[in-house]
Amino acid sequence: MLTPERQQLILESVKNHHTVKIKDLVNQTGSSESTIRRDLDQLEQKGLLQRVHGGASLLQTASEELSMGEKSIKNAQEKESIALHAASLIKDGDCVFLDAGSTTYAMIPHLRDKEIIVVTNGLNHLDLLSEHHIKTYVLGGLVKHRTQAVIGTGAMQTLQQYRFDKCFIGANGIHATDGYTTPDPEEAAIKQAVIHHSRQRYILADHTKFEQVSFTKFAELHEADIITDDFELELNPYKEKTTVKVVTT
Amino acid sequence: MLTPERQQLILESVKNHHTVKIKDLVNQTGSSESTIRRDLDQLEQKGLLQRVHGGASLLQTASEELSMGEKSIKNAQEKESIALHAASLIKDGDCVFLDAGSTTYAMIPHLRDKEIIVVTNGLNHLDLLSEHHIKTYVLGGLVKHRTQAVIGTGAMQTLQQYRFDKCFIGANGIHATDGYTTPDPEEAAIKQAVIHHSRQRYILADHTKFEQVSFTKFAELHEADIITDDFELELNPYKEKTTVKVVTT
DNA sequence: TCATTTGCAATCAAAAACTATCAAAAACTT
DNA sequence: AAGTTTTTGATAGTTTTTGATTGCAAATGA
Repeated sequence: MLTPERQQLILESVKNHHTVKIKDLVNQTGSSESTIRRDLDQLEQKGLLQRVHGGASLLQTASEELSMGEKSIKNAQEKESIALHAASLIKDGDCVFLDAGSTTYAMIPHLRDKEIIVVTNGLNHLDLLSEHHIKTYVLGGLVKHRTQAVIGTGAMQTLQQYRFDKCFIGANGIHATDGYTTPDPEEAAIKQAVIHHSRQRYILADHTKFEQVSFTKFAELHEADIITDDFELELNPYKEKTTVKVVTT
Repeated sequence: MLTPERQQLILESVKNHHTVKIKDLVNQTGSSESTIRRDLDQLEQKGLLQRVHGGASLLQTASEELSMGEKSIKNAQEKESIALHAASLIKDGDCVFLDAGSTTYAMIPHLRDKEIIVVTNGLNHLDLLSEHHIKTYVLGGLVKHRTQAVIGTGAMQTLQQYRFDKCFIGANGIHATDGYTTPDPEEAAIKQAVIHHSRQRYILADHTKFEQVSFTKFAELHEADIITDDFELELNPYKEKTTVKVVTT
């Protein structure tokens, strides 16, 4: 792999995902850690990215940093733990659905070399899935620009053709009586349909999502297991109705 | 193998793959390493590519590296002209299909602010379409890793739902009697289906594609108009059978 | 806080690629 | 056909790139 090619790949990765880990780049490129470090140094020298401990990030203007950058980095650790556990549930031969969203995205590096089929509506996921040589199907339909997810009736129809062993779904709200909710009705419809086509269903959510109710309900609590991170909240009301797996960060 | 022929091949290779290794060129041409080195030096001298350790890459301006949304717009001046003309054919209200591939990709910046609907099977296209706020539908189906295109029966089924005012298709080979051809049968099937669902059909191809025949035929010459760039080749055999629009670079 | 883990910088040896040079082969001239 | 020029391929020595290692610094977790 030639230097410009490698560095281009790094830049793409940073651009798409805001941050990138050296380890992931080592996996994706097959180069050594040293080489990646050197590349990152050069790219930082050129002012094309920002070197950080363990990887690199987009350089952000002060204003951007305040608004959105902070938030996406904040829960990274919890998301990583949740993703790691979720990925461990997937066995060779499984056919799984990965919802769009950052937590499911974090699962992908842990799927490397598994003999599985992944179906997703998350367009951001596709690059990383490709890089990890995972057989991937994408739903067709309207591209929702803000979240880079596929939605709409087209996606629903594509979905009719598939049945999943396991699905991994994100939720914006989890509530003891109101179930699982998400802001966009179109996305909710997809999540609902996926759940109905899966043998085992998992909701991935960090602790900020509990006790929250968003606009559109897509399933009852008992229709899926919850994977979340460790925190102080009383989980018993949820545990009465479904399985809750708590991972420690 | 003659020098101009060899150098042309090198340029094509760089254009198509963004970077190229000397070893690969040695294999492809059967020439020695020394010869390839000399060619690369000459081509760099002429400003046609960028020499790098182990091979060569496209020359990129710093601004391109930064924006990079438009990465795969190789230096291809021809492609740019072709794309520009093709884009000018699209009117507000049109519903168009954009094939995967770099020439159709180059059309996207010229579609900004048009009131249109785009359907595509090119995953690389989606980012740029988003950036330009174009309403976009993507075909569903198997993700072909190498070309980042969607293929397979899933894509074919998604396609059944759509009818297009215009479609813009790439071809690897154009031949007076063998029609339009492309290497991958799966991709050919998509192209064929798209053509049958479009009122107006355009094939985008730079001059290197003429007199070429690739593995899978997806349409007869007369089934689509050709948009290509200016060159010395005798076009009459083609003009007898279909409309050929030649744009000057 | 201290211990442990993880990432980092510096260094070094091996591998790969580069440069320069030269002789053989091919093409061109006369 | 003989001589000249150009192109080509091979070689030897140098440079660049790469990956591994080691000791140090930073982050993490108890």
